[in-house]
Amino acid sequence: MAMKKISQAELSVMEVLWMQSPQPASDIARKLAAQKRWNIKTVKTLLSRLVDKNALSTTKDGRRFLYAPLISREIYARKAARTLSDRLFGGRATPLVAHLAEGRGLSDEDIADLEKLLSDLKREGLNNER
Amino acid sequence: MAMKKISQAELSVMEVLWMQSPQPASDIARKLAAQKRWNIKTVKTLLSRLVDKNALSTTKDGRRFLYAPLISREIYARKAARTLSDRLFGGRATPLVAHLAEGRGLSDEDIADLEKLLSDLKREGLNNER
DNA sequence: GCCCTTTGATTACAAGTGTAGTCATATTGT
DNA sequence: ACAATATGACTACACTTGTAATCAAAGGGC
Repeated sequence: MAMKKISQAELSVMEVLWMQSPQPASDIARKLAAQKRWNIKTVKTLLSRLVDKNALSTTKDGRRFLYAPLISREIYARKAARTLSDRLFGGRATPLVAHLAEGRGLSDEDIADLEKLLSDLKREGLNNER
Repeated sequence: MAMKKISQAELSVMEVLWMQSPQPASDIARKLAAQKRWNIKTVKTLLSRLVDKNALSTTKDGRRFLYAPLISREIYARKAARTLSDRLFGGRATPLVAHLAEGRGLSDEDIADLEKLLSDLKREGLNNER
């Protein structure tokens, strides 16, 4: 049942549905219109393809459909992060963060957040120990 | 001169050239043969496309070409990390790392590395201050 | 000198993607 | 009731990607 790959354009549609769901195509198209200049037909094509790919479920609502994600943003994001990290950073988080830091720089807040995350992770590690 | 998108298969070719360059197609194909079962024709197609995309330069060496990357792995990796981070994590490093941590878990070494990176970043911040 | 191999150039071709258009039907406003 | 509109199903079509094959010229082995 391995989920097929979601394309760039399709991902934009997923984002709208991850923010709220279920929604009919018309609403999705309206929200997307802010960023992309897509004809509603285009949005509908993308929706159909996502349904084919088992990324969305549909429920009938009168003569139209309501769409909802079948994969969570969490899972998708995790997979994408994993893939990138494996592919370009040998699966290590540090070089990835280092690359992000370079050029853009991490804010003080980012650094504080990361430190907190790390201390939480260490605490977990200890718990698993015994 | 915006660099065109490098595809998955093309990226594998880039990896070989990032490890060593310049190289002729035959060498590249031989090295790739370890992972992918690609006909040398396939490798040559990918090389041509990468040249078209301005991702590789060529220099004549007798009757063949030597290929070399026009973008560094560093830059490419940074851009990819940036894109993913912007697209799925609102540009923040922390949720990205958190996602990586979840499910796979960061090793003690990863955590130590990250802590070192963070303290280096803080030191830099101080230096910039004055 | 001639055949086999290597190489670049060109071409192939199906699947996936971006971006719609057409057609038939159901719905709604007047 | 009828025209304009919305909607789903299907179709279109150029471009990209994965994965080669063909063709012609150039070199290399014997």
